[in-house]
Amino acid sequence: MGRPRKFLETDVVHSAGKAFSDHGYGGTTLEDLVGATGLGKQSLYNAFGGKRELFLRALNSDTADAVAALDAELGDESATPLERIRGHLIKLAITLSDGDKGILFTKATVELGDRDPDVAQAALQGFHDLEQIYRQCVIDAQDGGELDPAADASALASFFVALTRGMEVLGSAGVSRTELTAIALTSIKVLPVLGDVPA
Amino acid sequence: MGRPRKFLETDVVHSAGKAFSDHGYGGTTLEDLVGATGLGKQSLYNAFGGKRELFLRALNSDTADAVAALDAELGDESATPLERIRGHLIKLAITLSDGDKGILFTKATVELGDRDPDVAQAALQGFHDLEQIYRQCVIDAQDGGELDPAADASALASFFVALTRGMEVLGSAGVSRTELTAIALTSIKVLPVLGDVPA
DNA sequence: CCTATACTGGGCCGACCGGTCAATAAACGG
DNA sequence: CCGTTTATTGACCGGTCGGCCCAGTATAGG
Repeated sequence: MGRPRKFLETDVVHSAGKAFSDHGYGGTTLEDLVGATGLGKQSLYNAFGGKRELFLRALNSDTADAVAALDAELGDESATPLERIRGHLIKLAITLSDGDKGILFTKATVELGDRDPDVAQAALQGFHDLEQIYRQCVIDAQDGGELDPAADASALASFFVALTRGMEVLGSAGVSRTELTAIALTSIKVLPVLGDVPA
Repeated sequence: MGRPRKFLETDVVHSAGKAFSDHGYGGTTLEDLVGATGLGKQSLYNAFGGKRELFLRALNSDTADAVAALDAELGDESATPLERIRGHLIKLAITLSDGDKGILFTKATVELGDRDPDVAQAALQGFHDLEQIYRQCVIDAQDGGELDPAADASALASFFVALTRGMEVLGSAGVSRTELTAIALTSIKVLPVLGDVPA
């Protein structure tokens, strides 16, 4: 039956996501995508249908990756739930100040979220998934006796989703690692740790 | 001595800012700006130099407005500092879920901050100014006996800058007012209120 | 080996981008 | 009332965009 493809869709989507993440949707040209993926224009067009479709694929892929990465970090049983959240936030502060951008998710939301229903939907889904992971970690901390069981785990989870988005925004302007770390450490104080004397 | 202008620069900058806020920098065409401002292309070019310069003017103007608005809200002496912060965050949650976008500042940072030094600089300046206002309000709360004087006012201020940016991101994806309000209320718990029994 | 299949990459297209030019209109000083 | 100066207007420019056609080619099955 015909000639097989020389590429893996997942690789192409990943490369395209990097290009979109670097220049935004509007700022990325088909030329950029050809360069980033190594495919020809026509191959991109055949396989994905066009710039917009490829973008949505990349966005969903990046979102799924971000969710999986958070799940791995907050699900690692070698530390207590509270330690995992703390470690996660500090690591994020460092990553963001290294110029590492996993922020296609956030960038797309801000650039297109209020105008493109598909992007808004992907963003809401991503927020929801992230929130569930934070929430489970908070609940684990409550069950383990680290946090007050009376606390609203969902509200805390939403809070962390918002805060980490804000840290990404600050990071993209070049706010220093010191300041991002301070923000991370400050945010932890919303958690009602049991057995602590309030400062 | 030549022919006088038919417009005020401040009006044009304001209208242009709305256009940029709606479609982003890359997504706004000169045509859009002509429509939004009512001026001709050449008039825009004469008065501002081009799309990019006009954008920077609009960005700086919007940033200054945002700083002034926060200053007014947190400097209003008819309530205690703590009540002002609380009211400010709740109002922000409502404003964002109304689709009201004062978010040119945040949008520009995310879209261009990691690639355009002028935008990054404007963003950093804006963050700094906002932080100073939050900081002063926290200090006032400490002086007034509402908050623990030992708390790091600067860290708390940076935290609120990050959190409010994150709320704007969530708002542009359409996160509900309920959830945004919950985030606002949760964030207040970072504040070391005196005389409170920790939950 | 031959044919059917469909992926590949160069190149072309109409549309539109941001920016500019040439001519006209309006206010002021002489 | 005329010349100078500046603003405005609409036509226009080269460049680039996203999209697509076409000729060439590699592969699988018979």
